[in-house]
Amino acid sequence: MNLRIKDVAEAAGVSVTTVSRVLSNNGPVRDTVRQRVLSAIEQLGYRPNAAARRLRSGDTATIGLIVSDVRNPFFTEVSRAVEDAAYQQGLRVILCNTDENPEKEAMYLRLMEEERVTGVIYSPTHDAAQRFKAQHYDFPVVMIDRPGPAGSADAVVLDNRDASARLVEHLVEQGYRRIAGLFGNASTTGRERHEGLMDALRRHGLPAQAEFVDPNPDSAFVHVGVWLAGERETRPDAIVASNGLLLLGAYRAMHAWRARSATSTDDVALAGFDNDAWTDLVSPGVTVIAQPVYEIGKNAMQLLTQRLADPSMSTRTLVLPGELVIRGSTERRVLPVGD
Amino acid sequence: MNLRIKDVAEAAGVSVTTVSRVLSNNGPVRDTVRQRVLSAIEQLGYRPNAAARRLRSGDTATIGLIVSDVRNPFFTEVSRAVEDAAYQQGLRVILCNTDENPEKEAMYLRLMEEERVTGVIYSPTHDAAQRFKAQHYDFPVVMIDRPGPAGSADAVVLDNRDASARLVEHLVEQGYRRIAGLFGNASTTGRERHEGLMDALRRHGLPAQAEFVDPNPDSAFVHVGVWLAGERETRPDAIVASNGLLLLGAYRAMHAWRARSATSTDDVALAGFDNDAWTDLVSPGVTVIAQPVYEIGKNAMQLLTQRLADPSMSTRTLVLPGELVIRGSTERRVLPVGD
DNA sequence: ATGAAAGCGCTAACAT
DNA sequence: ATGTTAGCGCTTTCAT
Repeated sequence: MNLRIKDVAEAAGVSVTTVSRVLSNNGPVRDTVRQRVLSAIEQLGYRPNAAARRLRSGDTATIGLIVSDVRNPFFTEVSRAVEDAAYQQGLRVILCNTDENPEKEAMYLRLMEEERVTGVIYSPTHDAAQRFKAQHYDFPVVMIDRPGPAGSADAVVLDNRDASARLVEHLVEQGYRRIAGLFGNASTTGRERHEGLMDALRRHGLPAQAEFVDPNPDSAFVHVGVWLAGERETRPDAIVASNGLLLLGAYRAMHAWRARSATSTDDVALAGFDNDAWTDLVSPGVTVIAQPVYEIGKNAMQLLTQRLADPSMSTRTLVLPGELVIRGSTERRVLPVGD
Repeated sequence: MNLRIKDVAEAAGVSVTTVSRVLSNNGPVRDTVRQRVLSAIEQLGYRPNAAARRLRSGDTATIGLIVSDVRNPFFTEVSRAVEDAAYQQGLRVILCNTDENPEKEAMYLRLMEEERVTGVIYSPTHDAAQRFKAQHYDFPVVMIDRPGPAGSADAVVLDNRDASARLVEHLVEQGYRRIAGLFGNASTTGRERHEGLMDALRRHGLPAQAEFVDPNPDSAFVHVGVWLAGERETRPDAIVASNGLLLLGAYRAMHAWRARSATSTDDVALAGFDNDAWTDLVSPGVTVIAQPVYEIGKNAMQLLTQRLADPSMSTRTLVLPGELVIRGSTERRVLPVGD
């Protein structure tokens, strides 16, 4: 089988034009003729060549999805949402992992241009986001998780400052006073969550301790390990991690530390972003800001679709709220005498 | 910008052929000319049209990856491995989620034909696997996790029977005698793991209790809940779940049950497949068969590459061993008097 | 309602 | 080493 539309036309006794019309369901075809064509296609096992259609029609029906790593549960879920929506509309999805690597980002953006994609959903590193020029591209881009410079592209993001603030409010309410934050150093998101935390601490007149690190569990493990190794008086009494990967590393570090040393009064609270499955399974559960992950992906596809329908529309940023999920890891602190 | 190769040719003062040669790095071009072309491309911001190249060259440089759901950590990791390998070879990956739905499987297979993909990596449902006819397709297929009928396609699978047996050996050694297994009803893998478990139990002269269920946490939650609600004398003393999703549901059910009722002597062991992150984070940790997940994806790409290089080669099935990771969930049982 | 023919942008023969 | 040209398989005017 390497059949062309011509073969189908001959088998059905019609012109290629007619076959094309039934394939794309567009243009008038008599019902009896349509049936004849359809059964010829069936009979022969003909499959239209996607590359040829795209070349001729100029419509690739392809969406590019550029994320740092599908293994991050946040992006796993976003991917699924994007794919669900895309395939429902007959769009194909090309999935790209950049590992927060600017070179990979550049190469994938270039790939998107070569593919003449219909649109791109993109989670850029902070640097790439700053440098991003929408007008350089022939396709619309929707940023997720991390917006570009104001007005440069549609975006779906979390209300990061607010979410961080709520985490702080909760911790303060529970009696924690030496709150330390761990933030991803590659994303705009990390910065915003940092600012939200700092502002909230300032409002309470509390000291702040913050560190920007590579956004992976291992670096969180190391940094939290250092914090915990400090003297009891200076050690943080609560640790906040700005995404699921960092939270995981932080949890591991605390777990290891507890196994070695701590008594319950020495305990340190833990909270962070992303309601990943494990946070609800461990005991005590970890308090988190749950992001509406699937919604983020779904909304990104909607913004993209609307932008495609009306390219002149001014750019929009959709800000979604996080949900504070309170679990045992931030239980009320028994304040030591003197605090 | 909608530039064609002709524009580059004119700008560089050469023929389109020459431009094509430098684009695909194939055919002789004088170095000074190559530089001239390259800078013209750079200058103009030209991007070759992927669809046109594919149509003309007949080489799509595209791999299809068909899995049930990327949100399953097993497939998340496999995807990542496939993409790493693919992009290293300049191949694009189209990712498809079938949700174990035969209709979606059929539609994606059809899509793969239309895309004229170079090859497919495919994790079929049991039924689709049985029905699969490699000769119907123009591209090679490598099955992962679940092989088709013997010899129908290359495959990378786990040594499921052996892994199940090792799980049983371990449980028996630890003093468990009423072992119940929960298996996915959609995959060949579920059947093999079931057989491995049954054989091993038979060798020990132990009774067997097994259930085939929809491969998602919720159905596991329900079924395990029913088991646990039974009388202490008949209730399983160990539960085995045949994949990460079922294991998760089983864990939740046991957790809920413990919170309500149990004392430590009533405890039930838990073990299963897939070393997903949470199994090591909960306390006690869950004993699992760790699959070499990344390796599975990587090897699948290698089989595919080799098959592409030599289509006449007879089909191969690569069987990888699982690794038994022992954790607290299967600690030695304190045998009740009379057992 | 149907068909003939041009051409999407590129690569691969085949010249030179 | 470089250029000319045909044509990959389809959709889309434009006729009829």
